Amino acid sequence: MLPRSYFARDAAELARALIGATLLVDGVGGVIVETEAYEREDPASHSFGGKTNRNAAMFGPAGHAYAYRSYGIHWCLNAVCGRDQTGSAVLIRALEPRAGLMTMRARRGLEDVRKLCAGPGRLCEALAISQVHDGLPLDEPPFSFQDRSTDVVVIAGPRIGITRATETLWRFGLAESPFLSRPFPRLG
DNA sequence: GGTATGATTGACT
DNA sequence: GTCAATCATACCA
Repeated sequence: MLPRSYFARDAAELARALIGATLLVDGVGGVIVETEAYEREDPASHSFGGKTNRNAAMFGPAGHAYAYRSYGIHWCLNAVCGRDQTGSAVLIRALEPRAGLMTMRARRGLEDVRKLCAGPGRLCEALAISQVHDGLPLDEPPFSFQDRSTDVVVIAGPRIGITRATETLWRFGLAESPFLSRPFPRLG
């Protein structure tokens, strides 16, 4: 189980480190295969404009959750990071489903394992993440993070769905994973 | 008070 | 490839 102090580092560094780690919520989840980094001095970040009611958790201590509603429909889960509560977080974008497959299938109304957690909104539906998780510590139930046990090949690319700072390569993924929300652009 | 926008997804041409 | 769903937030008057 990763302690909350593990999250007290730069967003891009944590986003890369979390690839291959295991995330469970109430025992349901899998291996993190895709993340994105967001920081205060980042025009694409929710924290860019300063602290508001919605992003308050981003400005709280590292190692806590920041959950927000996207497009009025979906939920997205972030791990708050950074060393001095400056508004950094890592968006968890995709999981390789490992635990609670039937529960996730039921919640998603879907059979295809590849699409069960392939996207921030999809994995939140599969893990039943919502408003109630906003601000909760990540090293206590219902959350559980476990470090990866083997080396992995991590690839980077531009973040998805943003209109600003699109040149920053702060999306990270597990190479060759079939569980990514979208493929990474080929290098070169 | 009104209106435009979005760290998305699923359905459809 | 395009587009609507749906609503909290942000921004302007």
